[in-house]
Amino acid sequence: MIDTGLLKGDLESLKSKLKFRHSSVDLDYLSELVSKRSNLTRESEELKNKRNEISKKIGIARSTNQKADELLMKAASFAKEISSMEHNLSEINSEYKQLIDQIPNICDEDVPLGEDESSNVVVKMWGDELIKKDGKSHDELLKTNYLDSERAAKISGARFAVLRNRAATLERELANFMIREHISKGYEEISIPFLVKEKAMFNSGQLPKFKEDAYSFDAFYLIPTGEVSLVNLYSNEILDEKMLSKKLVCYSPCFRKESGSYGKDTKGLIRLHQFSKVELVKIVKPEESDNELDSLVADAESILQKLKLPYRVVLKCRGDTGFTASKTFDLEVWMPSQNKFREISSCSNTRDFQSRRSSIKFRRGKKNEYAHLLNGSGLAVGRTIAAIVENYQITNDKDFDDIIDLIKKI
RNA sequence: GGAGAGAUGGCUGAGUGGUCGAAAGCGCUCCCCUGCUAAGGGAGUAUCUGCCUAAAAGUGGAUCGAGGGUUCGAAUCCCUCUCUCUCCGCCA
Repeated sequence: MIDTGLLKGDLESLKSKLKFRHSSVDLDYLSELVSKRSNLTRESEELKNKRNEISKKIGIARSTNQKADELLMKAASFAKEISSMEHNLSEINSEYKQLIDQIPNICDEDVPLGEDESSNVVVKMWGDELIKKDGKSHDELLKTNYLDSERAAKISGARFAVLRNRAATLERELANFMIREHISKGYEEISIPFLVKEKAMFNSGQLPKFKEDAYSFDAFYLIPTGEVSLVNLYSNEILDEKMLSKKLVCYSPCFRKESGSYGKDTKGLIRLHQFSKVELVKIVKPEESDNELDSLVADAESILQKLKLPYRVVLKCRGDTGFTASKTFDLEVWMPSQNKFREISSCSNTRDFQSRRSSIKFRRGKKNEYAHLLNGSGLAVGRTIAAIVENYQITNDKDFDDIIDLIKKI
């Protein structure tokens, strides 16, 4: 959530900051609600103060065997007034909370203006000389000895994949390689729960906005990304300043309904209901988060570089930046069959947006401050397989063995 | 799945209707003392939030797993939920 103090300040400036952010919250209304709320809160606290004083006197009178009838009557009248005020207040509070939860993060000043991906800015190209055009698609190259979509459909339906033989091995080795690389850069490997509480989904910003894209049953949600569990690892904690920066890496399956993407990427490994991903999360001090974002991107990039896959780095514009992020760089890998770059990692600074929601703080001197949280994929494993297969046009066991050997040696 | 016990500050743990945000101990911070070390003495030590302040100080409200209820007053009584532990059963 955003700093609620902003709602008491310059409303027009807040509005302009949220331009392009697809927020439907009526800030004028909300700001009225905020002042109504604080007035009512103040009044009720004053009343409570009076009541508490009388109650204390009653207690003292009782313990010294004095009569307190008059005090009791006075206190009772306060109690009535307080309870009706509290009733009003709780209605205002729930509306307030509901609206606040829908406000997206404010983007950094240097994030480009713009409504959608057409305003995104390419900030870096890597491996131009490696780009090959018009290759066969990974789907074509792999079916059905390595990618058995038909049998996957038999088991689970559309948008599921069964990897076989060397492709299955490659998936496991790739994940292993990615984790190894990140550990060597100081990340702590975490093995996380894949089923999480609703609260955990809320804390990391998946709820309430993206409810329709998440699978759930009983009281659980299936994680759409390992970020959910990693972000919640330290929720409701006040960390020792010395513990920061905290760098975490996990490997997990991710589950998404992909409800808004019928007809897109229906073949292959690009858009599945279940895919595996290596995820990076950092918990850092506020003054470090800008630099930490750069190094997070570099950490994800290094995987692509070591695999010699051509890619570009894209700075997303305000309209295309996710709900929780203040700034996002996407890594897009070259896909020869589409002659296009496709997203393979998304690295974001959320500043204090997630840490406010999940209450992750650190102690600095005598004061507690919200930490800054960053997250990024490092990388999506399925898409990495697709990119490797297409860029190297892999078709047989020998090709697979070569690349698997290479990965093991890096 | 069955039976039982429990959830209090950084930790252990006392507290069953009233000067209780909470005894005591441990830990931690600062100070004193002793040549160093060990030991000892003193002070401080939860979170969120309102007002006030340049800031500190000060002062209100809320928080004893979560939410609701009873009451002038709830850590304490009642209800619902969540979680943890122990035993039995089942099981990778």
